[in-house]
Amino acid sequence: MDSAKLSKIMKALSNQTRLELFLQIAKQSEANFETECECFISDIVGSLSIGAPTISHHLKELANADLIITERRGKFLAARINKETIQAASAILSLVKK
Amino acid sequence: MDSAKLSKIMKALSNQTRLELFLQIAKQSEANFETECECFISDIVGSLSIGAPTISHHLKELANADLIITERRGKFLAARINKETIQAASAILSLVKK
DNA sequence: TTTGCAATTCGATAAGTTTCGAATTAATAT
DNA sequence: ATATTAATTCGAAACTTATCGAATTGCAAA
Repeated sequence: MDSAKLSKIMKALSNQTRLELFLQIAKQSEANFETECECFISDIVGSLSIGAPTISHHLKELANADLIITERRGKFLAARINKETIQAASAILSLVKK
Repeated sequence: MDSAKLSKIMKALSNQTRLELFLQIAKQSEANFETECECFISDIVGSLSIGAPTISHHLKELANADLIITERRGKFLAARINKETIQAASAILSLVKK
């Protein structure tokens, strides 16, 4: 992974609200085994103190950095984290800390 | 580590130039055993295509996020990475990817 | 002590980001 | 068909950031 890609990932996680959104998705995904490690955005909206338009915007940034994968399920939006990206990013950090 | 702190770390690494500066410091630190894993900023300046004022600004952001530790050595500035911060940050990512 | 090099501070500008409310689209339930 | 709920798009306002050149500080070598 090059520095352009890595910085894009970091940027996606650089806003506190967006980071919390991401961590929520990660947590919820893990909790819902039956739904293939996905979570519905509508279940998260209430727990964050920002409006729906802003969440929509943040989700696009996370998806754009390949940190999450989203899919429409009828009226709802399902999201799950992209483990490959997380692994690649933390592999670089691991190298640094050696 | 809370999300405010983590997002601050991510923000410090979210700019491509600043990330490259950080990775350079990490690389140089490792190369110079005799100087206690430090590197001199003056050795890096040339390899990045930005001016000294901007580098000074970026260094402050990295230090402010506890990603590096700087120390003046006479005319020069020495920098080394802060492993604790890197470890803590990558530990969170590791939890996510589980 | 003056010269020169490394780094910082300052002020400015251009560009990017976060967030909002209003309007809109998509899909379901009544 | 209509009403309802989830999400998106749009435009705008407020704020933050990256970068620069010029001026300044800190230090050491001549």
